[in-house]
This record gives sequence, C-alpha cells and structure tokens, in this order.
Amino acid sequence: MTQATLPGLTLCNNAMLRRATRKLGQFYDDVLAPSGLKATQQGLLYQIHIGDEPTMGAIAGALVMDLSALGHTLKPLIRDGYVETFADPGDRRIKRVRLTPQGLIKLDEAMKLWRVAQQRFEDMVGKEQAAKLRAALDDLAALDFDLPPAAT
Amino acid sequence: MTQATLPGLTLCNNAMLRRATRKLGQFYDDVLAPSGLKATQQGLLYQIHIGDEPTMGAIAGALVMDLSALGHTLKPLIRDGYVETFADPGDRRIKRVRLTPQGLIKLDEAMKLWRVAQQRFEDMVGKEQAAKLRAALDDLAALDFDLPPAAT
DNA sequence: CTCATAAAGTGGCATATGCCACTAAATGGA
DNA sequence: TCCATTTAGTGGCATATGCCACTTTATGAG
Repeated sequence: MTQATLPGLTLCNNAMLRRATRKLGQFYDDVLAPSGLKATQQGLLYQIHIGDEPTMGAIAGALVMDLSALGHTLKPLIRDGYVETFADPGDRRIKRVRLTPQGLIKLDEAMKLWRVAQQRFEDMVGKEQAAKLRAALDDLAALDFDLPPAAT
Repeated sequence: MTQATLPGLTLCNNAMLRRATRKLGQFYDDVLAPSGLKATQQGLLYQIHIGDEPTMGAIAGALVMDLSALGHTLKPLIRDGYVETFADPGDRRIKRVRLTPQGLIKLDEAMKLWRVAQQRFEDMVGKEQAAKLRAALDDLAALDFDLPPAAT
C-alpha cells in the first residue's frame, strides 16, 4: 500500500512500447504531414507497393495486423484514390490490393519526407542503435506467445 | 522501379515499433481479458494509482499522450466506475483523477494477470533483454525531436 | 480593477486497431 | 453430387489516439 515505493509503469514492456510508439508516431506524422498522409498510411502504401498485388491476408500477416483492422485502415486510402482492390481471378474469396497511379505518386512524395524523418531519427539515436532496436522489434513481432507452459 | 530489390518496411523505425506494439498488445490484452480491462486501461489505472491524485496534464505527460486522447480514454473507465475526477480546489482549471474503491479492486485483479503476461514475456525474450528493450524505449520516449538542424 | 494572454480541459471529427458475428466461396469427403 | 468445414473478407461496435476549435480560469501587465 505504500505507494511511495511502487515501481513506475516503466517496468511494463507493453506500456513502454506503446509510449514510445506514441512519441515516434507523432514525430513521423509531423514530418509526413505535408504529404497529407499519416505514417501508418505511408507504411501501408509502401507495404502494398513492395508486394505483388498482395492479398488482404498477406498484408495483414506482414504487418501483424488484424484482417478487419486492415480493411478499416484501407478505406480512407481507397476513398482518396490511392489504392484499389480487385477479386483474385482464381479464388473469388481473395481480394488483392494495388496502388493506383495517384497512389504511386503520393507514395513517392511521402517517401521523400519519410527519409527525412528516418534520417533525423537516426542522427539522434545513432544508426547502429536504431538498427539494433529494429532488430529487437522485429524479433518481438515474430514471437509465438501460444502454449503458456509447454514443458516436457 | 525494380521492386524486387526494394527493402521491406523493416527499415522504418516507426513501422517496426507499431508492428511490435500490435503484437505485444494482443498478447497482454489476451492475458488481461479475464479482468475485462485492456492492457492500455490497466496501464492507465496503474499510472493513476501511483500518482497522488494526478492532474490530467500530469498523466498525459507521464504517458507521452495527448491530453484530449487521455480524456477520451478515461471515459469508459469513469463510466464503468473505476475512476473519478474532481476539480482542484486551488485552481479550478485543473482536474484531478483518482481510482474509486472499485477501481482499486479491479486494478489488483488486473495486476495479477499482468504479472503473468509480464513473466511469460520475460521468459521468452530473457529478463536482461527485456530490461534493455524497456530502457531503449524509455530513452526513445524522452527524445526531443524539435529543431531539425539546430546547428551553430 | 480590466483586459489581453496563457493554461487546462472538453467536444467533435478522423484515423488506428481489435473482436465477433456473418456471408460468400472453395474444399474435402461420403 | 451435396453438405460440413475451412478460408477470406465485411460490418458493426468499442477502445486508442491525435488535432483543432472552443470555453473556463488564472495571471500579469497597466
């Protein structure tokens, strides 16, 4: 009960991650603002771009994101004409995604700004440090939390 | 244009951070589910708990969160009777926040689950590694991105 | 004391994300 | 061939977060 000695939330891996995400998100968003895209949208356009007309599921998987969340996030981009979807000819359950010409132009524009943000970030924390952090985060995203005990 | 050689979004510090946050968030949320709280809510209740009837601004600052976002996030917790607010007697612009008795009970319940998640996480990535990650994320949240060039 | 300005929140609007219940389409038997 | 099951998305609902325009209080000149 002596809350004077209670540890801060600095001990929670999840809370720290969210907090850092808010901070960095604000920074990248600020730099990307002139393009009219949020950092999340730039990242999503890029992910679509580097794929070969990826399916919704493939994108969601790559981004470790819920499929329905991806669908929601895609809506404003489709509305604004940056992205379009089409049913896979071979399997009509599957919906594929691609950038429109406008989307490609917008992505180029956003990438220029992204490089600025990325560079400024790495100038502050150090290229090495940044790479190490990304590697750690990559590992994190790949973890498999299932099966609590799983002994034997 | 040869997208075959385009680097994955693995290079974007921000994207990696968000991705890891989604992953870890799902894990902590899963473990906390029996309490009915999301990990963000548990973290917020805890932050309020360790403070001395903190002001909205103080909480937002500690969590590196927008003040209005905090206000929004607090609503369901107030609605569910876990948190209550009251005007500071000395400065009526200031609103202070505290847990209700119910909120304290719920926090205890959630903390038990949180420890399980935290422990399982550290068993997987290693206590050392987790601490290092948190430290890095803490530094990140403390960065000051203002003044781009700032030479001379 | 009076008013311009700063400080602290609120509300509205928009995106980010998740879960769940459903629908549509493909698949694997019987 | 026909149906139970699985796969891929959609829509609705709820929380997480931000920005911006205001409203309410304090404060600090004058």
